[in-house]
Amino acid sequence: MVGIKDVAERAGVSISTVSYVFSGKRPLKEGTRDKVIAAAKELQYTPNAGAQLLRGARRHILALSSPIGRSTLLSIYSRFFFETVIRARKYGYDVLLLAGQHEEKELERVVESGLVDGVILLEVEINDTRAAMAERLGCPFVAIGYPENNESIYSVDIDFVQMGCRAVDILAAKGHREILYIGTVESEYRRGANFHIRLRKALSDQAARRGIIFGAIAVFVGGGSWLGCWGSKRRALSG
DNA sequence: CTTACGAAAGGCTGCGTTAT
DNA sequence: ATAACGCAGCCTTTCGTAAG
Repeated sequence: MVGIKDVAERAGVSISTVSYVFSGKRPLKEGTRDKVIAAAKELQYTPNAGAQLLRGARRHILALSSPIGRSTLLSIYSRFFFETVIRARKYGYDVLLLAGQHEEKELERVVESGLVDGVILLEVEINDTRAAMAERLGCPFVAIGYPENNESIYSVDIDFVQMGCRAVDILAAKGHREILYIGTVESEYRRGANFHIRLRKALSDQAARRGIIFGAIAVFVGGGSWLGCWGSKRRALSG
């Protein structure tokens, strides 16, 4: 395996000079830099990640925490995964996917062992146990969704409250006085699924503000029977 | 002042030595 | 024979310093 020592030898400089060429943390003469880069190219040198880690350098790995359950729509989530990987690569980062059943323990192990520089949380719940761990673990966290139990971490999401309000406004403007919202499976609400709850609440609140009758039903996503369900519930609603 | 070098440090592994 | 311990080596980064 080619190491920094081999590059230094080939370029006729010291090991530290090679290190500074790649980190750019100290000024070096252009000729020296060129010699080192040429030697590294010639020897196909890749810095040893283990040694960099040992010295406390950045790992350039991000953890993507996404607990995959029975109701997880993999076709949608795989897009999140790919887009995260593609964007991370733009900044020179790789992505480690944590998708196990014991999410908190996995996250703790990965962060505490110093394997990653930061964590991205998917499938964020209203009271998210992973978000609650963020401060204790002392590692940057970004949540896709707004965990209400830790508002100090960075959060990114669609504005579902605005979306719900706008949807009700549009229907109201068309003269509708009864609205039925077909949501996700009931278990998603029970577990505290972040955006489902926020969207349903926003719809319900805005309907109440406008004096519109609001009803909501849960369906099995992709189950195929929601139309029949909708029909019976609608009758019940009207009654 | 600029440039480059030497040495220490970091955590883990495996080998060699000593103690039981 | 086995257990426990100490130490060197792994590779890279970075601080302090010397040379020009």
